[in-house]
Amino acid sequence: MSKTYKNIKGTFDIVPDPSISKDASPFSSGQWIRIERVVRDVVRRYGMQEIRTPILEPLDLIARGIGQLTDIVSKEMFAFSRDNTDYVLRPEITAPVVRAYLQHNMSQLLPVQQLFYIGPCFRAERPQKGRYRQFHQFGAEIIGEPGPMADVEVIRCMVDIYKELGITNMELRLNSLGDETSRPQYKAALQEYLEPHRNDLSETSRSRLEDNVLRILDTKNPDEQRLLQDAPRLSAFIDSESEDHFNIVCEMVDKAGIPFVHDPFLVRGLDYYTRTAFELESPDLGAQSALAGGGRYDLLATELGSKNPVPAVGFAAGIERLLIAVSELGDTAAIDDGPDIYIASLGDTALKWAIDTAAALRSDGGAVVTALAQKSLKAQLKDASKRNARYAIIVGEDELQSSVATVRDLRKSTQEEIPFASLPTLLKRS
RNA sequence: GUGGCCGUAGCUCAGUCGGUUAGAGCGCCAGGUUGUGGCCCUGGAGGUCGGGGGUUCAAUUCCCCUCGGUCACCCCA
Repeated sequence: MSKTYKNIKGTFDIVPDPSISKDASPFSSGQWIRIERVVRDVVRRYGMQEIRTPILEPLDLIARGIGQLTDIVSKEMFAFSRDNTDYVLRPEITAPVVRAYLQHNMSQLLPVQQLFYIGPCFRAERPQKGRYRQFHQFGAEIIGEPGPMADVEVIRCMVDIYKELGITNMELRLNSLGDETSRPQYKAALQEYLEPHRNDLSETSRSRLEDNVLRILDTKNPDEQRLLQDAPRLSAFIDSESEDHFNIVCEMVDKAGIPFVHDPFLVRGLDYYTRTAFELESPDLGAQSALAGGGRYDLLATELGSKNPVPAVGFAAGIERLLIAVSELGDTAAIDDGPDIYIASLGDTALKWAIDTAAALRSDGGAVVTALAQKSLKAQLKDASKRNARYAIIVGEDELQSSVATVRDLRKSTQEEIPFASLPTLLKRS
């Protein structure tokens, strides 16, 4: 076999029709664009403005922001160095957004920034269903507001997107991680409780015992889960402000008619969360059940060098998983990007006329496709049909003589005669 | 990083208990309709049966290695 090239493992091409390439195309570009439109429409209703940051970021930003001890930073980064600078392909977008917010003093423009983003992220994990090495996230952040209503807005915005797409089979899990006063106390208590059971813990949990106790809470190991049943709960240590904050979030989420469960073991894999943490899961996704997640990260800006604390809250969601969830519902809808008009021509003179006429119709705003070489009318109409064109304009010697085109409505299978000068009116029909 | 499963046409997959020209459906191209798509009929193109090595008179089939894919663990979007 001669040498050919393939997409890199864990990445995929987004092509018009995935059936053409089994290797690397879980979704069509039409499905993809449709999701992006829904996302943009919903976040727009919340007043979120788009921010686009580079895919390449300083390694240090990500390491500090997300946390050295997280799985993401310790083993999943695509990082490299060049000219004495360490780079990383961003594994998530919250830290870059906060970096941009601080760098551009965005609080000066607007005390409370409401931003959304959408774009690719990279993590060097073994790919499987719903998990890719280049994947795509969208998310929203409310930066500069400490109060619980910001949390509620973010959660409502996130849930609205899924509702808009007809996804109802999902579970929202909420928890509060306390703040910088209560969390260390809880960590210490948990450590104290687990220490005597050290030998019953898995290898990873044992190392977390020292440096990242909270992560033990979301272990999937049944023995460890049993052990944790009697462990001290964070709710017993939580400071009153965080408690009030959490209660208001729960109350308002409940009032919004969004079902949720309080999961005291929810901690999330990124270190920067404080107080509110949440995850949205779907049972339709297989092993990768997390559709989206997020929370409050009041300490992140400080961690990234800000002199003033910057309270913020946000969510991040995976487009691939959203697409899987949507197609599990049997919804494979895609945007219809077929042209308005396909010009079929017969003969060399007509072909040239078609090219010129297409240009004229395009300047009127129409999407127009022509055959680019002489072909049988049958082949051209088949082409038009496959492209999902609305109308076919058929022009041969007769039509050129009379300056009246034969126009076929490809959806209704009806046909009519339209003078050349009136062809632009086709574009005004609904 | 670890484990299970799978690699035959563009796609989905048959098949060969080792034996001459490897099949189907869908898709693609053409013709049936000297200028009419989606239905129907006919024909055609397209495969070194993932790659390498071994056993054998003979390997797509059996064995080994390798590459690739996929699902799962871990963790997350």
